[in-house]
Amino acid sequence: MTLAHSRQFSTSLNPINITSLSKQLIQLGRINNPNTFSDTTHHQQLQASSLISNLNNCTCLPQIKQLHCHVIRQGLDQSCYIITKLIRTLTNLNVPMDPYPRRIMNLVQFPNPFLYTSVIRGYAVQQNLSEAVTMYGSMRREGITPVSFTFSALLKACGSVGDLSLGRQFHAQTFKLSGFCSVYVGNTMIGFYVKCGDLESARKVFDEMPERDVISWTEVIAAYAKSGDMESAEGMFERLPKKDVVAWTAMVTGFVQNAKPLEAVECFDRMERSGVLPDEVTVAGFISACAQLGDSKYADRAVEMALKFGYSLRDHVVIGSALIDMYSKCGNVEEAVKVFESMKNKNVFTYSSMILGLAMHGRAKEALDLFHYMVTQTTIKPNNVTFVGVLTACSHAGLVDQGRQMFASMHQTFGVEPTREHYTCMVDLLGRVGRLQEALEVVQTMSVEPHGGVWGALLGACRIHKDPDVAEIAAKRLFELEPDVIGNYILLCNVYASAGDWDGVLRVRRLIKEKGLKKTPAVSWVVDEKGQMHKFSPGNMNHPMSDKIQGTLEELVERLNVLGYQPDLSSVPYNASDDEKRSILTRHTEKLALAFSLITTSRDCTIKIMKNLRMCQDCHTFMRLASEVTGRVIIVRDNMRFHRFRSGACSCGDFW
DNA sequence: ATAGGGTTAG
Repeated sequence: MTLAHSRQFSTSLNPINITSLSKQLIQLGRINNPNTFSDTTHHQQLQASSLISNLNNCTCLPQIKQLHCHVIRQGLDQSCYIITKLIRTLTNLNVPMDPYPRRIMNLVQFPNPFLYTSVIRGYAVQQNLSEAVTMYGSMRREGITPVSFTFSALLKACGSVGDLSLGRQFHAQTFKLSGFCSVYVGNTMIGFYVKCGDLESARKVFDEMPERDVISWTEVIAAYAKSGDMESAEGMFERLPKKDVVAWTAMVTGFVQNAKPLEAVECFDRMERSGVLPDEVTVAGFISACAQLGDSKYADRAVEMALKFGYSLRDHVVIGSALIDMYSKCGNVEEAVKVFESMKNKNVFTYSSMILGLAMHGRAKEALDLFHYMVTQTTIKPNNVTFVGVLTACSHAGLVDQGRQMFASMHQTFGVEPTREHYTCMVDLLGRVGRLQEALEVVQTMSVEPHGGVWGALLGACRIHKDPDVAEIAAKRLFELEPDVIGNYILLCNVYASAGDWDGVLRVRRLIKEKGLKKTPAVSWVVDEKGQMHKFSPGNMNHPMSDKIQGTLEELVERLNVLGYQPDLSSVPYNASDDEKRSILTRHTEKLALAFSLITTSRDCTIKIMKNLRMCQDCHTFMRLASEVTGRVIIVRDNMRFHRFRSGACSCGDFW
């Protein structure tokens, strides 16, 4: 038999013939690598195509193993082409590289660069840089020349663990070995630099690429957005000639990540107008923007939107989880629960969002029950966010012992290391019930360096329990960590004021002045049935219904007085006369918003008020009693959390 | 197959 013969017959050969033919050829010494023949034969690829499509449809390991047996029976276990595909499939199903995929690769006598690359890529996906590099080393030792995809896989590996310097070396080698930079390899390089946080180098690659596609653009746009530089992201986006749905989505979620929900909604509108249809990812981003806006008008629109594009909301785990978060943040935890219950697939995001939603609304028992269900009845593992939810729930319900227990088991039973957020919850938990010394101890003995949040929680607790001594300790550290956050100074002011220490109040005022800080003006707003927003600020009484609002408020105060309402004058951090304090209190913006809502809405309608600052003690009591005398449900969303007032009680249990 | 994805505190 000659090589000419074999080529002549190759059109009628099947893979088995080819492999055995190759073996014969090797025995005859005609070729020394069957891949030169069998792997490049178009015919064999056709023969193997059904095998490949079966591989692509594999959804679990047993299926692949079955196919692998088939491969062996067919004598294809020496085909780099087939084994490469097999390894890819295994990688995509997250099967660890060792031992199985690695073994079937080792069994191939004449590996080609693509086979090596698939294994390197496998290690990259599994974030195992050292094995990926070792694999590359043996490849070079065997004298196999890497292809550009090899460097893509290596760069991916470097990116997965953030090894910038090693990645740079591969970057240099890529040019040396493959001569030019394809769009594909260039995109991988951009991705690598982005993952390492080196935006400048990423941009340099982008600028120097001979050609770019929409993926190159989107990578850089998303990187700018993630780094908080929305201006650059927008600049790039405007220059992008053909914007596809992924690029638009990068912008929408970019705005969401940078807490610019209005811009996100605007961007979404623009996308629609330009004729690009959103997909699930876009809708999830939009829903997240709605959550930040905290308004049910947008919430309804998001749901409508998703339905319009045919996304079965409750089947999609990301959309469902986003909806739970959105409804919770819009004050409609009942609807959030409905979504949760109707979802078929749930993951840790779904549960964490639901637990947080319940905790946010003061439904601690349900939150804890849900957590218990999650860890005993499902295989879903709680993560650090889940525990933030659990601890928040404990703190809202004043469940000190249970909270402590949870905090301990978080680490011991579930292997979740406590972060500053968890310590913040613990300080909050202890501080709220007045155990300020214990809270202080937690801060002083925590395993990570305390941040502003921890000290802020302590200072907040001092405000509730009127403890200027601990407050001074907390404030000192807090002002070092967050010198420009005006809210911190106001908090300390409130502590001094509530303790009647007017010298202290003056000292803080002077400090604020020295730093040139400006007090954030309070504003409350409600949205009417037409979607119109009505804003209320304390000094600005020029709302068209101002007189009516005043009248309604006065009348309401009288009715509350009957129930024993006394204005809480310590809520006013000014050394003013009692009459002045009373007058200041009635001008608090959430009270104006309440009066407006009482006038303009029907009796069975839940009143929803948003506020940009934290509600004061007096307003809280006021709302509680108002819900009793008016028989209305009042929801106030301040900058901290939800308060749902009903029949004289608040969902937060008066701890906030 | 290299891009965009939802939950975190005072």
